[in-house]
Amino acid sequence: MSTGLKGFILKAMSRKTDSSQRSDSSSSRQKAYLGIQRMIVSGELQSGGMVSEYSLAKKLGVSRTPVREALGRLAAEGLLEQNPNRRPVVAMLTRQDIIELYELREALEVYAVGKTARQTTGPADLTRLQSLTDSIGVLREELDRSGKSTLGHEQMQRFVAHDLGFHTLLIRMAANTRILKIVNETRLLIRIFAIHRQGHGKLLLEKIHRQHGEVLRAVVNHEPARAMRQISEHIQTSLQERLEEYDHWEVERSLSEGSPFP
Amino acid sequence: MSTGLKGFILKAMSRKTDSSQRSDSSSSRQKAYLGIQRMIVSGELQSGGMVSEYSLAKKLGVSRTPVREALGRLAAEGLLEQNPNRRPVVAMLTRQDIIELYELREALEVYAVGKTARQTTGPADLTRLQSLTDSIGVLREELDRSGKSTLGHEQMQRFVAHDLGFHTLLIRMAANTRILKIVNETRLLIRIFAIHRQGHGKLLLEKIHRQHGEVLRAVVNHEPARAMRQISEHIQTSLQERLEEYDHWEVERSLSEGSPFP
DNA sequence: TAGTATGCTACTGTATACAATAGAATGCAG
DNA sequence: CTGCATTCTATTGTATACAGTAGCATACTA
Repeated sequence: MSTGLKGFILKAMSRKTDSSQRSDSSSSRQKAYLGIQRMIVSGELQSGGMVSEYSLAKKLGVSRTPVREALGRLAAEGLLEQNPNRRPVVAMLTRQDIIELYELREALEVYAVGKTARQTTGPADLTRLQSLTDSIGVLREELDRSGKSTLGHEQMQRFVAHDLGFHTLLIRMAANTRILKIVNETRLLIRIFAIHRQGHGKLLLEKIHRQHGEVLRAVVNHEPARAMRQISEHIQTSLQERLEEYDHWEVERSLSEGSPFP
Repeated sequence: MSTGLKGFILKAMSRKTDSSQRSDSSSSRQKAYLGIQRMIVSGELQSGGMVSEYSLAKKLGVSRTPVREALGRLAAEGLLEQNPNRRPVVAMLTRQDIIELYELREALEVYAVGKTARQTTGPADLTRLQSLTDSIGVLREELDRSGKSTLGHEQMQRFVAHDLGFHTLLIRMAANTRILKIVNETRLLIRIFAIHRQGHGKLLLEKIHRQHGEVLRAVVNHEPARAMRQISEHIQTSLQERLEEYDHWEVERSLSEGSPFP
């Protein structure tokens, strides 16, 4: 169903990962890492469920050693929790976790945008930002014309790409690799555990488009305070939307069947 | 000479680490982790130098497996860089790295303080903050009376503890564990690679004392904007001080002998 | 003497072996 | 039938074995 979106996420994840840590194109470790990651993303490994390096090794057809490393790495990235009582468990984002992650993003992005707005910016970056913003406008128009109420999968993929691109470039312009890295990890974590079930609607799309535009304008005009306020609002919008999604999902889950803690 | 300070750092580091990841009180892994960490902190493993899990395993008297994991963890924490060309190298903080780390701290602490100032705060926390601030004032007075120009080692230890405590509590009050964790890691990283060679002087101490006081006052009075501005200034002061230290050390190094790249 | 080939050495990546253990299953007593 | 002790099993932590490799040194050639 949403394999396309998942595929994109996976791609983004491994891209980030590669650049940040290892140029490890070798087989076993990468195989284990990607394999386990995929299992988590696809839900094959249930959130909150236990995993064992032993069984994973068997399933993946590699030995425990690379699996072990992969687990460590995934734990460091927040996808797994290395349980004190030994077995690692798949991370489960609570409502509070989502709030914390968005706060983290807000702190960092607000700072980054403020710094960027104070600097003289390369025109190429600004052009690209504008183009990324426009792309979201195009999606909105597409939605309008289509007569449907929400974006389809392919459109959501494009949306995610443009949205991610906008934020990433904005942060990159602040020239702080650590901040960029943390924000990337944070976004990925959020997205992996709170996958869009539903395409964005017209109102939301319009709002996002407007907010991106306003941030961009403030940056161009070197108004750091305004830019910071705008991006802050924008991120809080995202948080609200995500929380609604979460609450909706939680209700659904509790209704559907005996909770995931049997 | 500065073993006391180093000891403190080590303690702080493992405390943080334990709480964040593993209750791993077991032997080999912890032994490897702490051992390698100690080697890095003490300079036994030169910054920028290569390490091999092989030789480390021999030196530490454990097998390669736990060493491997320790290396991975240290790499995740930023003390090592997992080189694409295979051998891990001990991280070396450049001037730019220091700036980036302080920016990261600034982004997060400013956000956290702003949030805290907006909340109703527990009186116990405020009392503790006040006491931590006062302790720095006491140190200043001690310095005055002693007639010396800078703090001694024992005093610096106390200073670091009080300073760390102040910032940590301030962030903890914002109730965001991830932000707290990242700031802790960042601070530790900075401190490990840029160890104080010199005790603080009177002026600096006074400035820090005043700044802490002002931040605290703004928080108490629920003036987020002011609190944010104050903590921002404070962190920038720290950065300036650290950069001077860095530049001083760099000059010294380049004068002393054939650079560390033979 | 300089440049290239070749082999050596010290490593890494991966697999596997072995001991210890935590939790489940089993059995035993009441 | 229930509560406790005991064994069993799956799985971890750790060590080690084995194969491949990068970089160096040595030797060989022009």
